[in-house]
Amino acid sequence: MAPSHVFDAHPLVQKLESIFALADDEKAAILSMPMQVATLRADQDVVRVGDSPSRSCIILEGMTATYVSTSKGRRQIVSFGIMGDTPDLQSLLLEEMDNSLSTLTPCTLGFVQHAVLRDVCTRFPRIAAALWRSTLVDAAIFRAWMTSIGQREGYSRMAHLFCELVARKRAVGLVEEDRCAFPITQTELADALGMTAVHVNRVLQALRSDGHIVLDQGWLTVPDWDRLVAVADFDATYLHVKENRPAA
Amino acid sequence: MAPSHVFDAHPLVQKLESIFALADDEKAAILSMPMQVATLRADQDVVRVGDSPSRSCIILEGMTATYVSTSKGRRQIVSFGIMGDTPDLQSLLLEEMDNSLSTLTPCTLGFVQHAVLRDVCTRFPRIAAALWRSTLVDAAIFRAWMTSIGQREGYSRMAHLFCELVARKRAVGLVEEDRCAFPITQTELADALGMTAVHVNRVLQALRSDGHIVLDQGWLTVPDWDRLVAVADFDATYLHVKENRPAA
DNA sequence: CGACTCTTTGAATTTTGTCAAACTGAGTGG
DNA sequence: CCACTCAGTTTGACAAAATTCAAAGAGTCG
Repeated sequence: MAPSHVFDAHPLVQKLESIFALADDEKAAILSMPMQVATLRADQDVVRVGDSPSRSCIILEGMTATYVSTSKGRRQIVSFGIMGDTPDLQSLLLEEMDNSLSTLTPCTLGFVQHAVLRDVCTRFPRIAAALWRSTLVDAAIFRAWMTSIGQREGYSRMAHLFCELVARKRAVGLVEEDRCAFPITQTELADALGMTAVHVNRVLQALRSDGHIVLDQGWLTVPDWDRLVAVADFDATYLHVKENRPAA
Repeated sequence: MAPSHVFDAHPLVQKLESIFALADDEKAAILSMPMQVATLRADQDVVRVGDSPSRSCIILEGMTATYVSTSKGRRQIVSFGIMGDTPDLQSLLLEEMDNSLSTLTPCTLGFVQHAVLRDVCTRFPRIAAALWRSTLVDAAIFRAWMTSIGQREGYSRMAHLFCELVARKRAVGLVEEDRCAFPITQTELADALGMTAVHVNRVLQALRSDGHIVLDQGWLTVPDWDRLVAVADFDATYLHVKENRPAA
């Protein structure tokens, strides 16, 4: 069998390894799943409310948004997907989508048939456990967002989101030093934070002038991580990452 | 083997059956799990943030609240638990609790050791799938709450919560006609909806005077379900209940 | 009857949303 | 190379929603 580190090139393996220890044969099984790779432009729907997909996707590159629309034409982004995430894995067990998924940036997605996933889960119960665990972490992230939206004012609410995204990107190696890509528009931030784009803009300026963040040209820099964590009231426990230290 | 309907007396069987079809031997396996039954008074913590429980509970009677506290002393109730729910099932796969669980009313809870649950999941993969599915439904409920808190104003936000709780209670047989127990205080509603108790009180009065609800002595009556659904912008799809018709 | 929690009310304030418009920078085509 | 478009950002003035603070009622329980 190939040396262990070879498997880690696969984003899903890397992601699952960040929350669950996998054996080599389990990693090999994930690697061997037939996967249809597709490239999508920005702002394309991958699945929509009401769909019943027969496959789920893995984000290989790019960023996605999961969202729910209300009848009054407003939308809540309930989650951002980054490399290694499986934003519609739920469709493996829930027939009908209760949310939509779209690309935020150009994306490379890997599609795996539910039948394949089910087969791997049967043959490797620990992979099933890892996937189950990853959906539980997703749920923990939902709880954290709900807490932010419900209880924190704009300033710390936004800081909290920045902390979470940096922590999650760090867990899959997407942060260098104190800097990472941040391709999210203010309108999208507004939809995620439950505030208006105008208000997002004002809060963003406050965070900037207080020196908590530098956000420019789609890149986010956090000059002082501990200070941002403090204003955000951020505790990374809910991400259930095995290792989450600032530097690698 | 005993006739099928005998198993349905177990709240967990009834709950799982509402979202997933189980075979008789699977129901029997659930019934045979050693379960320590405990009675708790209202407002008692069952598990707290940071705990690493070695068992999970099933709500046999009463109502619970899952909540997260912020450093500023505010709390967000992220979920209400009713009969049949397993509000801390996540601890089976996530070591450290990222939320707390407490009773809202006097409760009867059944505690099952994780070792027992793991064993049943191994022997009956379809039970594992049913439990996984139930955690995915919980996540869907989180998304719906987030959407409500983030995008709906107080009036429809509260109406949405009423719809959800009635629909969920109906799915486990806790609604008679258009009426069910509703033992939640206005302060607790406020913590769940991300608003203040004062504002909850005002919105509640508006909902009452508009004839959408009757809430009195811990009982909720919905005179016109369709009208409440309309103001709440409620679509029960996200509950993924196999059967969810108003009348039984 | 207290003691208690829960609900209700009023008034002033703050936060956030709405509307409308101007500005910026990247890309496009004449 | 210069208008031109287009998406995204920024600004100002005003309105609406929700919070805060404070206090008074109501209902329940020992």
